[in-house]
Amino acid sequence: MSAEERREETIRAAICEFGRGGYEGTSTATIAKRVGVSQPYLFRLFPSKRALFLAAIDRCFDDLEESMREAAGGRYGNEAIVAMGARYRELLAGDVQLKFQLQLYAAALDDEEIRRIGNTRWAGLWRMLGELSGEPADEILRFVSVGMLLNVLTALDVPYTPGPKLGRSLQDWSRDSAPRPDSS
Amino acid sequence: MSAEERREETIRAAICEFGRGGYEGTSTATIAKRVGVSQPYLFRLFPSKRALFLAAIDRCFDDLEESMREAAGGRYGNEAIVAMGARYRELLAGDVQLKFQLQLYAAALDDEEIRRIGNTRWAGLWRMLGELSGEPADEILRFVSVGMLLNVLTALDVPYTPGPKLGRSLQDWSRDSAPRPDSS
DNA sequence: CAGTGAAGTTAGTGACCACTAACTAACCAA
DNA sequence: TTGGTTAGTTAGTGGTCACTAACTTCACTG
Repeated sequence: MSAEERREETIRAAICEFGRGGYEGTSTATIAKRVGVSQPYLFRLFPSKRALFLAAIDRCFDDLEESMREAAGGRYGNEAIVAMGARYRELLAGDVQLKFQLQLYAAALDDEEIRRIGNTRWAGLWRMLGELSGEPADEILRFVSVGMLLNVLTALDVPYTPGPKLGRSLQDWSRDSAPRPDSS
Repeated sequence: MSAEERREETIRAAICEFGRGGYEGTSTATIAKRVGVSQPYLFRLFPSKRALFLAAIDRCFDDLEESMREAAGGRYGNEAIVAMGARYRELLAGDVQLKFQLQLYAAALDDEEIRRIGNTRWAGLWRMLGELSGEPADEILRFVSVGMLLNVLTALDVPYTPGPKLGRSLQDWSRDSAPRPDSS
């Protein structure tokens, strides 16, 4: 297999494994095992663990952008938003996007370059959402806000009903799951 | 100093240090240094590194709930929401809440107990927001969604204008910062 | 068939890390 | 004074980790 193909496989494996354990919590040995290659060989494919993580970030955003573009298809306005929302929920269910995305935000807190890359790629994503749907700024804001909330809720295994009932379903959940002060 | 006081200090230090480096990326030695105590002594105060992290999670939610309660004060309805929003933005600027919160979501991805605690405490928070403000479910949803978005944007150093201009300011930012495809 | 370059390996190395064992120092009550 | 409790220490230990050095294997080519 060519080095380039191996690099591709490695980035995929890295997204999975970094997504599970985070940057610090994932060893290069774990990633190498998933690729099916010896651990020192990773350092021929990438100069360092950190370089692999950065490559994974770019790939993660590439995938997300492609998913949104594909979901929007020829649709415009609210229809495009709805289609992209549905697609995003599929990605969350798929688990890989979600996990790596959250790990990336955590890693950004102590790494200026990650922060810079995240900032730039988010700007691109945001602009793309506006251009694909043609919706006004406040609608994009609402869309992305709810997306970020769903990230957290999904990570915490909170059950929710997508769509217009979302708010109501979360209210019900909070009533049922919150610790009762008067449980005596 | 009493062991109980030391435990309090240690939890504060842990929130700071875990917030910066994450659970796996923060050594107990780092935390001990911040407390001003020898590293093995941490293991008299807490049975394990993980137990300290769990204690930090609870403290983080306690602080957040108290901040929201305090900000709402005697206000109701939209006024309460606005006050709590302003207070939350102060917390984000303070940096400690934000960082630990994001690290906690990341840590939840690979730890069932953290997920369980996060789920329960979020339910309590959500319910509290509804009861404090008296606003309908959809307004709470909007409030919390934007909060989660601000978490991410703040972590990535994205500049934004709070309030009704938020959507517009982010649109401007995306136009200015997104990579131009036609930069040739 | 010799030689070269690319894909991959095994064997290590120094640093760090969570946690333990065993000791000390100060206070306080009988 | 003594004996116990509490707050704290220093010195280590086994394991893990990112990364390196040096070797192998093999397809291709002149």
